[in-house]
Amino acid sequence: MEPLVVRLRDRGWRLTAQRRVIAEAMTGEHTHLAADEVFERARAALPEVSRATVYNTLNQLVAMGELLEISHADGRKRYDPNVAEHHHLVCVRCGDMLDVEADDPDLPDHQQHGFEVLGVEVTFWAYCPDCVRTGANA
Amino acid sequence: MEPLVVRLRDRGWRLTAQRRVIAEAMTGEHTHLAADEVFERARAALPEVSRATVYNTLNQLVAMGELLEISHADGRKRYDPNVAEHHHLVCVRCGDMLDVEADDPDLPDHQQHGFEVLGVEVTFWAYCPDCVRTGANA
DNA sequence: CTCCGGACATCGAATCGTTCTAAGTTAGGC
DNA sequence: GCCTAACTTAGAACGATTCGATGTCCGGAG
Ligand SMILES: [Mn+2]
Ligand SMILES: [Mn+2]
Ligand SMILES: [Zn+2]
Ligand SMILES: [Zn+2]
Repeated sequence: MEPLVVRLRDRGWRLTAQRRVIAEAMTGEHTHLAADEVFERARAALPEVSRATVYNTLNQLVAMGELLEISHADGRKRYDPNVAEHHHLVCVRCGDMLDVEADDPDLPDHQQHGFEVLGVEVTFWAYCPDCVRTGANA
Repeated sequence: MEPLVVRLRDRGWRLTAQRRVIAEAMTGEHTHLAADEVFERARAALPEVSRATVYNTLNQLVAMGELLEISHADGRKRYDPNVAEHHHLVCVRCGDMLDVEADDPDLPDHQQHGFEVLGVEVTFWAYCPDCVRTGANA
């Protein structure tokens, strides 16, 4: 797929300097940044960008379907530029999050309780290699 | 399994009036209350219970393994008295959450990235019957 | 080129869920 | 019945996010 910045231009989205650095902060594989991390990265490229603009822009990108919003156990939302169907492998200790492919489980009819199922989200909880090493327990 | 209140007594946990009404607020099938909802229920039974005690008690019960803490998309944590292995069916519109059984997906070896996998959490996103009816879109 | 209107960005205050702190209350072993 | 540790309390503090008021920028009409 085309880079985020290109897709946004093609949609006729006004690509200001602020929006550009925010979109650029989001590019890459296995990127699952919290808003504050996006703010830090954006500010490194354009110091006068404001926190409010980061939040506004992230919310707009989510509404446009260009980012996924993931609610993480630590209470901060993460923003994922990989909008393709995928699942996650998450370290329970440091929160590090990788994209993975796995077969979608399915929900037997008799478990559907009359709901209209739209999709499924799978999270594998784990210790990452660093956290296995440095703190086997704790 | 024995009721929560009974298990707590057997563990030698000091069962005060406040803790009792909080534990009782949590009983039932498909119960996934936010802290504030637990507070409302507890207060209905014992008006002078404080918000701090609700949070303290919920956190202790989670640490004891008597409740599961679930991070929900709306930013509020939910507390689940069903500590057996199970998954969830969640309405994307109203947030209603039901317990379901479904086969655990597994993560192919080549997708493990050296992580030590501990478990898997599956969430089926859906419209509940009420939300299908009252707001087909929106 | 200049002006205008709307879209955009900014700052700080406000809000929300949760945790912390300091002080008061209670339970139960002695 | 006392003493002490455990418990509860109200409210302050906190971190993440949203809101509101104000100021700036941009692109098209004239
Ligand atoms: Mn991802
Ligand atoms: Mn459940
Ligand atoms: Zn880790
Ligand atoms: Zn619903």
